[in-house]
Amino acid sequence: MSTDKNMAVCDCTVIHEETVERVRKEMPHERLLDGSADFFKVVGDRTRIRILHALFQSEMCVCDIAVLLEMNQSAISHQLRVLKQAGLVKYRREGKIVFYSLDDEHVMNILDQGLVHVGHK
Amino acid sequence: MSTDKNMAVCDCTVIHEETVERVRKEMPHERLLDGSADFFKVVGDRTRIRILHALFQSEMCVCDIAVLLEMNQSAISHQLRVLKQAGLVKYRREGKIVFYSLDDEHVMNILDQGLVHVGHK
DNA sequence: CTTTCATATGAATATCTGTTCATATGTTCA
DNA sequence: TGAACATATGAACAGATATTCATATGAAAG
Repeated sequence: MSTDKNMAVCDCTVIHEETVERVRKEMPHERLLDGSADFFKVVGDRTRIRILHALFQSEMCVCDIAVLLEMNQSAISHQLRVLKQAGLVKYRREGKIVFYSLDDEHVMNILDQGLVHVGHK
Repeated sequence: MSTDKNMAVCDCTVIHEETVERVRKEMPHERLLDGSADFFKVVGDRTRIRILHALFQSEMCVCDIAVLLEMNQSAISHQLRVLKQAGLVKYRREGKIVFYSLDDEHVMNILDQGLVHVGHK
């Protein structure tokens, strides 16, 4: 029976089984939950959120971003890779210089709401 | 001069100084950036985002959540503490049982946009 | 082709973070 | 008061992650 399994897993008795089942049915799909957790994780970093807000103002090369954030070039480059893999930024090459820009303008709506949320505290 | 300082910090020459200055002026304040990064970090976790989506459906006790997510009670309790400290959940006590619920409905708008973002990929 | 400069990348490291285990707290009920 | 149960908490551990350093790649210019 399910109660035994639950006790083994959670160290306690099911208290409101109907609630659990009702909520379970309404939960978003696993891949959506994991995907959005991954997305928020990418955005939930001091350096990366600064890069995104900067690129919202203007496309910039790696060196510009490094100067702006007072960090070394390598750190920025590593984080740009994370952002690129997440589909949040894109780049174009112009000679030696690589210009990064936002790849998903919609994301800024979410970031702005994050600012608003903090502002309301 | 600032160029020397920048070279020391970022291992490269400033390429577009005007761009950097213009972007710098428009950047959100440090505390907002850090605050929203912290907020997204809290939300950017598999377990915590599941808890929040669950509580959006219904208030639940710790044990219910543990059963729902098939995790042990202690892990859930630890994460609820993180969510509480972030101001995202609140609780009420009813005898031995502690019921958790969302403390900030507005946050669900942001979480929903996260789901939408993932859905569009 | 060699030098120079912007960027990328791999390895190493230090820090952070999530889960587990053991146990404490606090409430109910006999 | 003491047993039973829900929850909280601290310590320990494992895995993840951000930054740095050294170096590689790749493009332009001499």
